[in-house]
Amino acid sequence: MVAAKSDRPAGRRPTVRQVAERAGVSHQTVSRFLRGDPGMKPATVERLREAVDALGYRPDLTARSLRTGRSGVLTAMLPSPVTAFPTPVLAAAAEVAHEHGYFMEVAVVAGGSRERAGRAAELLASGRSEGVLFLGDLPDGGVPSGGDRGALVVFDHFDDQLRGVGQLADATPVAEAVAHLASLGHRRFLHLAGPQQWASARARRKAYLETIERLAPDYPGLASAGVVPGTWSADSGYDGVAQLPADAAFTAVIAANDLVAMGAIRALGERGLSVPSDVSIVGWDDQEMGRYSTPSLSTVVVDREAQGRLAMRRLVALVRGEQAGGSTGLLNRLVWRESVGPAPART
Amino acid sequence: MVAAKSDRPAGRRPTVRQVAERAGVSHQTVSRFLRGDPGMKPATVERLREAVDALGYRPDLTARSLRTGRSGVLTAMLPSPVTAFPTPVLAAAAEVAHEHGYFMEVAVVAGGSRERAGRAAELLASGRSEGVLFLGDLPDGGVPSGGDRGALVVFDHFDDQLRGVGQLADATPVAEAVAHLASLGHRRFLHLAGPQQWASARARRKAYLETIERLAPDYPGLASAGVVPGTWSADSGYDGVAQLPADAAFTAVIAANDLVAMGAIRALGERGLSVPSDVSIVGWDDQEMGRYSTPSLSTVVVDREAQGRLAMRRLVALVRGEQAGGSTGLLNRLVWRESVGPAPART
DNA sequence: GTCTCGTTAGTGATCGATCACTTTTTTGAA
DNA sequence: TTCAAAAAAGTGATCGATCACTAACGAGAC
Repeated sequence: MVAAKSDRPAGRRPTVRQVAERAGVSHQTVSRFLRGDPGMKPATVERLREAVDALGYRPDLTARSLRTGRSGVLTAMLPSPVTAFPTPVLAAAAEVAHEHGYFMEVAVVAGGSRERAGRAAELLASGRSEGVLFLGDLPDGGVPSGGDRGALVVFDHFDDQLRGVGQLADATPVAEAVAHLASLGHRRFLHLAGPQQWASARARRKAYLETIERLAPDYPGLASAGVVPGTWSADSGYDGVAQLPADAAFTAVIAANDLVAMGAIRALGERGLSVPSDVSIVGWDDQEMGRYSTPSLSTVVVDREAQGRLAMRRLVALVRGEQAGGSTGLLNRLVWRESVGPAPART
Repeated sequence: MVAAKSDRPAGRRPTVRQVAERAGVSHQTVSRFLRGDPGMKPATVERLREAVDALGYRPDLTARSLRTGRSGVLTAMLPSPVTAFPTPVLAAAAEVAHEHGYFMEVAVVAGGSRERAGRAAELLASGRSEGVLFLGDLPDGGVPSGGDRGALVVFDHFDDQLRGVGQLADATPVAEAVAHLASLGHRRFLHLAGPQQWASARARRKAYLETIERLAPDYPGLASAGVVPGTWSADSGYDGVAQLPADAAFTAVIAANDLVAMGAIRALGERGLSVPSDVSIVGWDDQEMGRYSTPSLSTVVVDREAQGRLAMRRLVALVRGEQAGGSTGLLNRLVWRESVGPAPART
């Protein structure tokens, strides 16, 4: 780590008035120049440009905010401890914010979703932030209100788009996965579910159960051997399988995510079941490691950057009072790798 | 995703003067109250507390910043595209920033480290940010100066603390790993190096070569079979091994990180070499998946949150002109798992 | 009873930019 | 050449808090 602090005494930064003086115009003209007012003489513009360059002038954003009432700040709010929330989501969101002239601030709030909601309201009320991107599980009391002012977008870890687009982006791949596995001969399924305070985990659980029910007529014997509650962690997958009764019978597993899948695979191995010859398993996230592990993980490819971009675009639109832009193109895509194979012959 | 925008017209927020009027004092007294001035009559304090509560007053942080000259903002600067920079680092940093009364803003800058350096200077110059935490590889031209004002802390992905603490936090585990593997009988080593613009990658490469040289007298035959340049990705590990000449002989691999290790394991498998019976391999990061993969990965446990906290503490200290606090306790720790075993019997 | 000193609160200026409004300059047609 | 209208630039107030001073108050010493 390297640390550096300038020791130049910094003889105070130049202001609009100093630029104005140098360019021989009024401070207001400088302001116009800075804001890119079209109605200015080229000669004036040129002189101002020179003055700004010469003085190394940079507008004071704080002063501007005070006057305009817009802070230009949007906040991404994360729960603490952070459950490995992927940086690409944050980074993409920050990038979009910048593109639209906003700064993205990160707030990490300890405690439950309720505390986060309170903090969000406070941030908005303080004028510090114009909008909040609420990352993590949903607050118990539903969506927090934006308070007196400001906008708020809630982004569930794995954006299910339940409301925004009216499409079950989470449910679709689950349904597809079950169907595919059924077509491979699998009949007894197990679902290692994610934490149910997450909308996406709920959506997947629901889709899992519904799909099995829906397909049961087509595939005689198709049934769920159970839904094991858990978290997003590898431990959870391991424990979920390890704690199953010895006679639990299933050949296909839908895991909450890749970590859970990986944990489950190990627990299966310790039970003498190998993947995919005895059991097939599908994860979610397309984690880089899962592509190279043995067996490589079948999973749902999620475009994290697109998610982050989309969420921030929504927030920006909301803050500006525009209509939230439509096209999402957030298609979660299943990829089949070694962890899935045909069902073993019946014993 | 859920979006909500308050539609209450928000009849303007109360200011210090309104609070003052309601409490029957002057605006300055309100300011004192807000700043927690100790020299105030309890009765006055009580009236002010009531007024603030009744009006729902929140100080305008922008106005405060303008007057005090302190923006209260520190910036974490990330490269784009983001190379999976772990969120816990960011989150911990943000938390520390908040503890000290700062907001942490995230800036994602596309382009090389040079662009980032420029952006950092600009941020500091604009007064928008009081300090920058520079995440990612080092800029070509060395550490950027803080410019006219502001402080800057550079945080290399895997903090090597080369300078800050004067200790090779990165080198130590590498040396330990080589020594341990040598004691298990391994003699021919391979290093899958990380991108050399990262100080940590350079430090590890250096430590790898030095350690082998240092231990060679104790272990006859000990030598490096090569250093393969690469990145932090799994692809890199896979390709690095796949592209080795067919007669490359080694039994121990030091990989840049867990992803690289995982990629390498697969490539080794495709060459008919299994881990750990033919080749032992050590990663870095202790990624959750690596704990459950088969084989589970021997790796270096890194306390990401501690890294983030430390970096931000340094930045805060620097911004405040204090001495950077001492105790780091950032001990990277090796854990031995299935991917490491005794060297195979000589053929 | 007065005087001094410490405590508590008030007054007006200020941070640096933008907004609303006014004044000056330029343009173009009669 | 003149004059109205448009274009360009200027003036002073303002956003909401804090800072530097100043004023009033109350307690204790002589």
